[in-house]
Amino acid sequence: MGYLCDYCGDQRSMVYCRSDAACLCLSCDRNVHSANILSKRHSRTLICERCHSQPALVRCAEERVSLCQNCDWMGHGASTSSSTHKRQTIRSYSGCPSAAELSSIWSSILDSPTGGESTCEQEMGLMSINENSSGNDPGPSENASGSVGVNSVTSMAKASVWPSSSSVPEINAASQVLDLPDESENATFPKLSFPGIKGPALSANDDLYADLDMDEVDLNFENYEELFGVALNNSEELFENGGIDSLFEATEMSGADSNCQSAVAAEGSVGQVNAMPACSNAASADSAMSTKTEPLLCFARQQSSLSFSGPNGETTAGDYQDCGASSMLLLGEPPWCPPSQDASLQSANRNDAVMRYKEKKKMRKFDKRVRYASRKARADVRKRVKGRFVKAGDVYDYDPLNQTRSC
DNA sequence: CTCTCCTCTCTGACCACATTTGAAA
DNA sequence: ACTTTCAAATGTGGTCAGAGAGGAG
Repeated sequence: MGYLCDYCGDQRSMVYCRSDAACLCLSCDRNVHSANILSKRHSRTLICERCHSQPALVRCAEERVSLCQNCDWMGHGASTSSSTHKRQTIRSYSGCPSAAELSSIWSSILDSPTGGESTCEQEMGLMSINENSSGNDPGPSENASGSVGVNSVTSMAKASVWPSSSSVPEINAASQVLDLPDESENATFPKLSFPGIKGPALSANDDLYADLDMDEVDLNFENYEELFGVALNNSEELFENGGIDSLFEATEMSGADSNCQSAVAAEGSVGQVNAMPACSNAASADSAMSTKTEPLLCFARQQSSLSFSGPNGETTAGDYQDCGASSMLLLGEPPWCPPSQDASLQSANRNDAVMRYKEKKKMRKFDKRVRYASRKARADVRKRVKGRFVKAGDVYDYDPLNQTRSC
């Protein structure tokens, strides 16, 4: 799978789009994701240079390769001689960054000591889309949705590619390397801007921000890390940031799926959060919300050293990457645990947030992960009768290709 | 307060068949 | 140990039926 671009089938694939489950060359990436405002929100990252099938999460400085979680474990496990290799977290991006912007985003991880031009840099030189095509993009006021998303915010700020200072998020660029957390930075409260939010950067403390529908934002692992790497002062902000989805899903899973708990014992990796299965379940999350709200808020504190595994006890990088809950658990002391004082106010705020959360949950459509694109491709063109597949040559009432009927 | 009826939402089953998996040779 | 063969299992999407929730009378 995936040495070549899934779209053009010609160029070597460089980035992975989770929303499309596709490996794309940089040129096609920009083509595809400049199509509309929704596609611009897709979060992309580099492809693992080992398995060429998963999005890379880290860059090994020693080997100068980008690796997915799985390959990182395989290559840098505690039992391997490479376990001491210095790795940097690779950030994803959204929007339609230019070659220069991509270069800035990845500059810290793709710098080659040898001075040679990396494959990525070569690819960026081949990007076929006219850089001026961004003129069709939303103006500065829509920068948050049309340009580089929150995941690359720090890099972009560092590179000073934001079109105007008013839209530049006030985030310390030093936080770019995630595996070197800086307590002092977390102590401050940076202003965040999000894809899909028009206008200047909004403060997370801003009341206007309270009605932000985070369901429309491409929240992935990195997003959560961005969102919760800063100090959230109460549970309200947690709800509004969409993190509650992951928290509740994680909690539901821990309660309902005994395999998850057994995996904790099996892996026994204290302080290390490993993989999360895609245990999303709206109904279960709702039930969890309605019945276990209070204890749940402190769940992450109690389970901060949890490891999760899939329903079969297996762990995949894909699962890990698709679930934001693990990042919640990385935070250690959860700031959303309500303090004892002013409990009634906190409770009221929480109830409001719970109500809004439920409404959003209703509206939310969980992405179905397609494991085999080839099967999806076949199903997409297969003729049906009342939604059921029919034998080739049989009469059908629905043809996905022609929207016609044979009878 | 309870019951019935109606509407709406959600969930799972169904279908064919290429692909994937795992066992056997 | 490795390769080949083959059978069984898997997964894919649109539609429908049934279950359940909730409101009105």
